Amino acid sequence: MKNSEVAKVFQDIADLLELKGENIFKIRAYQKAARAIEHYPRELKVMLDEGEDLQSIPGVGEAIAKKAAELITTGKLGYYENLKAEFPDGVTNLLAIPGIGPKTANKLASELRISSVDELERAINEGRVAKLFRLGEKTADNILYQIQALRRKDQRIPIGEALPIVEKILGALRSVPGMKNLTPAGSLRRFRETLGDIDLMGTADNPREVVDAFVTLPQVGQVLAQGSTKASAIVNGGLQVDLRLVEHDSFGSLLQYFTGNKQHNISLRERGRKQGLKLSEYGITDIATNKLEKFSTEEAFYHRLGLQYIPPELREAQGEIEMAEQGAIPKLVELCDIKGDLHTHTEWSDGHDTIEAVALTAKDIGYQYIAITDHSAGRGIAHGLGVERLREQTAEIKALNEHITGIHILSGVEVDIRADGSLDLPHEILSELDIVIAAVHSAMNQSEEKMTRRVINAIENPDVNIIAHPTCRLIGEREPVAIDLEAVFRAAAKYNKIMEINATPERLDLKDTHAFRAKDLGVKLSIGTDTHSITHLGFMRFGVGVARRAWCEPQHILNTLPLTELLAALNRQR
DNA sequence: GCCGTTTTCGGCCCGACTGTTTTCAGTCG
Repeated sequence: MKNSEVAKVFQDIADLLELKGENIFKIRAYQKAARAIEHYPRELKVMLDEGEDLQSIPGVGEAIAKKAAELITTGKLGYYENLKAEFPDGVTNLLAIPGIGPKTANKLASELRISSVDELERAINEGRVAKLFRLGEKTADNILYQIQALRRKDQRIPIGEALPIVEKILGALRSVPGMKNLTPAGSLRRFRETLGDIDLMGTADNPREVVDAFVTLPQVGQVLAQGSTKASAIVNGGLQVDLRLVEHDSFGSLLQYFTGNKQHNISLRERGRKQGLKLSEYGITDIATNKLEKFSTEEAFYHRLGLQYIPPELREAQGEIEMAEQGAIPKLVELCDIKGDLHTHTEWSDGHDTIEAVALTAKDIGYQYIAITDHSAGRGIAHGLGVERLREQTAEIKALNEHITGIHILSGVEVDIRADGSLDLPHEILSELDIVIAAVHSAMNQSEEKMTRRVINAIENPDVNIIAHPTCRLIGEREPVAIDLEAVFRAAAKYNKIMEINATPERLDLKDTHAFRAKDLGVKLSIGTDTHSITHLGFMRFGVGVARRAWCEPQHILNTLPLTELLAALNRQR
């Protein structure tokens, strides 16, 4: 059973306890544990197999550790089954509707016997909901609207889809006179792989004018709320954007407050309370004197609490506050540390551009090198290269290197790992290249055992440098393959092979928690864009975002090395 | 149910908005 499934059960338990009207702190304990488990970089099943104590996870104590163990080893949890039996099936689905919390859901279930969204919709249309005590016409209308919105809405959107939309809005708002400090907050600023909504923060001399400019942007559809310092609107037919503005001197605390994540903020506020301080979006209040101190930067805010600055990507309640207390927050890898891209495709296989165009774009970015890694001829891959065409391509790269200055082109390949674990090209050609990436592109529904063996085979092959997109997932489209990453990482560490963080926004593979674990096991990582068109070279920032969320420093990332050191690290014997 | 610079008990984050009711409960981020 995966961490995400375990987390789901504990979140469900929290929902059921809410319906039951249990102690709020018990409910929060389950919510906190669910979030901690969902984002934990190690699989709980592996930890149990290796005899490790689940109570080492912050927020998981004796009771929850025991329940998690029961759930993982037997596939069932008695406590959960009993709890579920107390309520009609589907009641917790009502909680997913914005505006409906435990009290309302309970009231709907007990007084109107409603246990599904469809039943609720019918009851509203028949006027039964508005008659309930402390509900009314407006509340019923709002619930109906939210049900319809929920049906239209595609859940969370990949960061790569959201960012271009956000950047257009930012560009338009920055040109409003008096606007300052305009910055995305929330999960976008933390570089999560998918986003539920967009939070934009800023300061302005004339907030009302900025709000007016925002709601009249061409991409804005429905305006959900509009005040003097705040507005919420739906843009591009589905994405909710919230804009908030404060005075210039409070920007630091505002940005901190709305960057999250929720548990990070809660932990920070708990810590503040022990120091006699109350934290809010307006600043830090000394509880004894009731005096408010304002902060124009987040750095000053964290320093006031006796903490080192914590980069947004680390604010996930995974021990970062304790590390900041000890001054042990690492200097994370940055986009400007990246010296080249090691995963690109050209018109030689399924890319759109010439080798020269890719190389010149890479040079413009400021890279020292670029690896051309077109596909091998494997089954199902468009225009993959065989031995002869790969030799022709290598000759062209050699010629280009002679007349293009300022960037070095590496000849490489992304060779297919066949279903049986063998590579799609022979040693004789692979040994002639500067870099070899290996990846799975077919037979993706193999058993976990087969898939793991297949990838480890490639790792053991002396011709291979990098394993690309190891789980083959496409966010929102294709589930990850069944693979034992723990075993893969251990093999990669043993054979000194590199695992890729694929920076294509719908891949982000390895993902943050996987990259964190790989790095912990001593595996070196590379960030590659998997470019199929020169505009894709800009995907690098998404990969760097994943690496930062995995607490990676420059020395953990292969392609932060300058060219000569990179070539030495690849260790191609030719 | 979790946790410890108030450590095995007694606490547990903060503020805003909405709708319904007439002072506040419920929900959200």
